[in-house]
Amino acid sequence: MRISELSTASGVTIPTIKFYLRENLLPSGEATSANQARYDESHVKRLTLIRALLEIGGLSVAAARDVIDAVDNADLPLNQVFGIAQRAISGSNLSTNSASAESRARVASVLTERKWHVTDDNPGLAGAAKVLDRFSALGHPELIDLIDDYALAADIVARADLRVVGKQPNVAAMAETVVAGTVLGDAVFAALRRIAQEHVSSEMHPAPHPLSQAPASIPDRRKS
Amino acid sequence: MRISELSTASGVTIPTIKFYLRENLLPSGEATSANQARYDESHVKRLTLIRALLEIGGLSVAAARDVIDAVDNADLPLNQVFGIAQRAISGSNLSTNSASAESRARVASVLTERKWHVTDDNPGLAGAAKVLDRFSALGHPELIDLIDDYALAADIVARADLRVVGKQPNVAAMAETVVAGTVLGDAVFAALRRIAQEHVSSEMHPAPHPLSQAPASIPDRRKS
DNA sequence: CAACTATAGACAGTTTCACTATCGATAGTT
DNA sequence: AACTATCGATAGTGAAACTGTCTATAGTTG
Repeated sequence: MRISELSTASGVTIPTIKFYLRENLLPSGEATSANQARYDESHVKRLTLIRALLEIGGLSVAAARDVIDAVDNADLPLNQVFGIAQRAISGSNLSTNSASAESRARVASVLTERKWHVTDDNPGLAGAAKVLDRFSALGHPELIDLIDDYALAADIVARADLRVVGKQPNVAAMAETVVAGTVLGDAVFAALRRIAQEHVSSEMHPAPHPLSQAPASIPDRRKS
Repeated sequence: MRISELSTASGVTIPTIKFYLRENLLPSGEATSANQARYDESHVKRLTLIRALLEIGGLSVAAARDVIDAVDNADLPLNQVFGIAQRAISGSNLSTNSASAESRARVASVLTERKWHVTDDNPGLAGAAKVLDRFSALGHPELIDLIDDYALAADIVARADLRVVGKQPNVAAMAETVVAGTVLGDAVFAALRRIAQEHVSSEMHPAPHPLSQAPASIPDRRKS
């Protein structure tokens, strides 16, 4: 398969494929001479994954490279693959200032309640606490207690995730499943949440009629 | 409060505040003369919201403006506020080509099973179907069936969301809760999911020891 | 009240990111 | 032989989110 065929097969333009090659997102094809190389199905599949990570997952090219490296690194323990995939989403808020003691304690209370046991460096711990701090800062501390229900939901999701991963035939397939499940799973969940919110909302407030229309009525306040 | 005080109170630099004023994210202060204006607590709060939307929610400035307009527009039905907030996250994948009939049917089957009733234009319907298509394209159709468990989790989350919203004293507070809950809620959920994944993973595969370490071992494959 | 700092508003400049475009040398194709 | 495709290198583009500079004025301080 030549680069032009790879391009039509994957729907990615040749300049973009070259860009991904330069950025080490896509392994180079087998060189047949100084300026010819052959590509195969694995390249098509890799491009599909790259586009899914960028378009659906909203990852940056750099984050996608980290994730892809993890997939390729077959002898990486599964937990690390999970960590890399999760970290890639909504790019590392790790470096910034840490969360308050109150919020961290609140997160810890959830772990106790749910009997969750994780290592202290789990990035979710700091991430969750940091968001709880924002709830307070926004003047909506009542949102903090949502975390208990969210934790129950997260437990359900994580068990489903791991069940599917466990059914994979080999480690390479497991890693791919972890990545696809983690990055695209977020998008599915967000979509379902949107559906559920509308359902529950109309269930609780059975409005006469004009609920959920296209929001065409709000004025456009863009700069002049 | 002058702009310099607003800056220190909110932690946002003056040039950035001016930028937000230009972009209509932040209402201008009360003008006391041609080149003086007074700001108050509402401006501090608004800046806190803006930074939360941009930093935690990962919204673009344009998406944040839509969300903020919805919050300010007090007579907007709650469902529309939900819709705007959800649409702002992972910027409108609406325009692109639509999903396959199979995936849309699979999503419809979830609605039937969960007895969810929503309007046909709910953006979650197309969004979920589109991701299912990606699962197939990636060669991982087994991930499609995750949707049933995800839907159960989404139901739990949505009921919790609506319960908190319903407790708000007035419509303005409800709108703010919807926005904060939707945008920041995604971040909390993602963090909890990360925690739950590690817990469930170590529960299922009680590895001897070296699970979940800092992924320092993967080589850096950045371009030379 | 003079010196100095701060402010509003206008507008230009910067940085990062994800591509795109061009080029020269060579390879394959008709 | 003429023509198109490809490789690798390098440069350019456009959007996004700030950031910096400038001018005319306003407030503040010694």
